[in-house]
Amino acid sequence: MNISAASKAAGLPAKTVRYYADIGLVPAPARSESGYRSYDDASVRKLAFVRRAREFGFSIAECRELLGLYEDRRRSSADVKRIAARRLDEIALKQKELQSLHDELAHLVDACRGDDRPDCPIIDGLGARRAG
Amino acid sequence: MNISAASKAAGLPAKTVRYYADIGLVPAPARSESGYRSYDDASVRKLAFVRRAREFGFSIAECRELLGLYEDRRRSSADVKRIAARRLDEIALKQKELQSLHDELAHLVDACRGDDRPDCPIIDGLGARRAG
DNA sequence: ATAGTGTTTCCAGTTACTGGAAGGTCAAGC
DNA sequence: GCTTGACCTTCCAGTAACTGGAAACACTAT
Repeated sequence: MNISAASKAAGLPAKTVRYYADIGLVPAPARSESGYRSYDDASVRKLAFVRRAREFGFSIAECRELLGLYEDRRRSSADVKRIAARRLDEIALKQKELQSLHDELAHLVDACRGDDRPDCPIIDGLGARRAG
Repeated sequence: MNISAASKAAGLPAKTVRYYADIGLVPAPARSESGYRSYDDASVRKLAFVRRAREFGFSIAECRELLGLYEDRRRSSADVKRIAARRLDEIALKQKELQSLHDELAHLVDACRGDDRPDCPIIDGLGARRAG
């Protein structure tokens, strides 16, 4: 499989596939006589695994960890759970932040008449933080 | 006011204050004879405005727009509302994405016993996307 | 032979800073 | 006057995770 077939199968841009090997996230693939990268199903599965993990918001460093565990047949599920739970906490935190951001901004937008007069609660609200 | 006083007042690191002038987001401050940047209250207000806008997740480009509107006494509040509403939409979208991410990952974590056996639904779940 | 597509490497750019080195300035203390 | 230490300057490099693009080589079909 050449890179474009592999990248389609894994659901990643070819550029990204090359990049992941460049940084050593996945092993460098074998090469054809003319220098083309050639991929097998196992490599594609690994790439797709990384894509999924990235979609879940795991960093490249975490993907490295997860890939290690993915490949280690003797790893405990506790190891994986620990990493996933940490990420889940981060997501929950981000959700909270986003929620208060949303509420505060929505409040400002609601308070704004949105007409052609220069008076604007949004600008005022950005200028100075009120208590909280 | 030297840079550290100004940066404290604006709630930004000094490095960031310099950076904002470097990229032309705020005007370059006056200099003392020895070359020190010197700030007045108006500059500090502008910097604090940017800080708030950044906390709301507005990009530097959007901050540029907002700053323009902040300074334009003839701007309509509709202009500001349009930008804020766009940002609000983005936040709502991000919230949705984060929610489904959270649900899916939480489901995997729940399904994982987290013991010392290698069998792990999280790894399996990352490896292959199920319908949805 | 040639056209068109796929692939290679390499360099640069993106976003919004942040860290650090090398050196100039200022105020206080002796 | 000299030193110490905090503060300031510029400039270069690095971060995360790619992405875009140029120049050149490879493969396939006509």
